[in-house]
Amino acid sequence: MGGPRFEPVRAVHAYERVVEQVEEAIESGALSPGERLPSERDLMVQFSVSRSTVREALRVLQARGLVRSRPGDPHGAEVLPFTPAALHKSMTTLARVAELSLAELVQFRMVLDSSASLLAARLRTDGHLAEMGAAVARMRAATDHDAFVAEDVSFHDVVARASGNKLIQICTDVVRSIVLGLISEKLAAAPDRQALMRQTIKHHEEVLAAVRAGDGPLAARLTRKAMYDYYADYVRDAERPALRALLE
Amino acid sequence: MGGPRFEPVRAVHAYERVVEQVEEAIESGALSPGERLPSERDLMVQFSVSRSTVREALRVLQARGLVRSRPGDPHGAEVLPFTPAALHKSMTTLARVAELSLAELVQFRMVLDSSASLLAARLRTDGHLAEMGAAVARMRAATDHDAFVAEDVSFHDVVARASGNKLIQICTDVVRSIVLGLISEKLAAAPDRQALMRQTIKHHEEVLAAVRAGDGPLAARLTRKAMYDYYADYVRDAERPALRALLE
DNA sequence: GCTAGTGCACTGGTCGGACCAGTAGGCTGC
DNA sequence: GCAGCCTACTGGTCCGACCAGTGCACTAGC
Repeated sequence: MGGPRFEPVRAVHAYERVVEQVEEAIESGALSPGERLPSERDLMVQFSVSRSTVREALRVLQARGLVRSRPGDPHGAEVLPFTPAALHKSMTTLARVAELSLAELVQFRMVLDSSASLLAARLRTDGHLAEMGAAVARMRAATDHDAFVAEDVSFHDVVARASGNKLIQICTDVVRSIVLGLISEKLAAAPDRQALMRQTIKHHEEVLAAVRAGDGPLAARLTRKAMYDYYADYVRDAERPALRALLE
Repeated sequence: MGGPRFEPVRAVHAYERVVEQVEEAIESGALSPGERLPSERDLMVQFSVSRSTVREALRVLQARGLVRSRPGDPHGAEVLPFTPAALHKSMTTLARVAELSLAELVQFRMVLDSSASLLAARLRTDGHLAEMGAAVARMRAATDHDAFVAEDVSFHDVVARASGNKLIQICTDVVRSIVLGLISEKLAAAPDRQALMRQTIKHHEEVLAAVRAGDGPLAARLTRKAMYDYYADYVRDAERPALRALLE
């Protein structure tokens, strides 16, 4: 006691140092998307490590979606613009390993998308309204099921953008694609798909009207209801009450 | 036209194949947390690749939080139980690279935590209520600021658990720690910290009462309000209206 | 008989060198 | 001036080697 306070040290491997430095350079903006990293052989000189170490570091950076490297590219690894790919990957893993149920995913979407609608009703611009209207029009014109789903997605995406919150936008996008990946084939095989599509269009028109009118709470309620109606059939009976808890 | 339909192929590197196989084994449950992977030298035989390739694959799996390896461990890499560490990492990167503002993060918390309160009011057990009460009691007994914050966190964590939605629980946890990481030093240096702590305790008691009474909408509203009061001072003026949009 | 201590076999981390297929840009020949 | 080839260099993969660290079996001492 009383002497200098030493902190526990943890062995930090060489490749981690490399990762940290490159990561810092990218996140701080010193390296911008589209710029190139030096070649692996240059990096091993700059960092004074072997090429194996450099490569392991690059693999980690690549797994995190920060850089991409192509064989033979004389310009070195490319710094990528941010994409939610890494977030998507880790959340997909989460869904499998933590055994997330479809109900939990849908409930999460109900929360996020309805909040997006609530905010969008406040913050939407005329441009957003026009985009939403156009998406609904394309839904109505869609001939095959895939196109319909694609336009459905683009409607929700406009709403999320109109919420003004990038995190909400990205998370709705990620969770939506996970949900769709889980049940897209069931949706495509649903009986009376025509009726479902008509009902979905009606729901979207109602949400759009509420957003246009600036009635956030109504838009949020309608969004939750629409999502419940759309997915409830695919959720286990025992979990449906938890979804309904968000409805009133 | 008319011939066999060929799909575009993309060069898939050897290490990716290794990653895929191990990942599949873990996510399918063939490998459970705590189990060990064969040693790198065994893996290079099983996969018929070099050790460099095996190691690059292991680095990726490690970056995704699926395995951990220690130097000298005779049992090989360990399969880890799921932790949100990878999610945390990618969301932190997102926050930096996509330049998420504090307001967006706080708004996200307002959405998620209030939804957790709403659901908790419905689904909480007596055990949850007891835990929440104990957390508030420990907040009141806390002497230093760090302990106070820690108990605050544990209160919110119980609520998130009581919501019954693991995804909500994990995401609140991840976003909360990012927010705290951004402004913990500012919070510690806040003027009249005592008053802030008293107010926070009062807020939590009110939320607890609403959850106990089963009044979800009230609990949700109180949660949003409490979070706004707690963080609004640190948010840029221009972004405060977006937070207030969630209050009424 | 049981425990404390020691050695060993093996691990992961790092290094260096090598070869290959692929790329882009400069060069050559037309 | 342009098409096509050449070359220097890239990333992907492999191999062999060395080191520090770990856990286990074995041993010496009680």
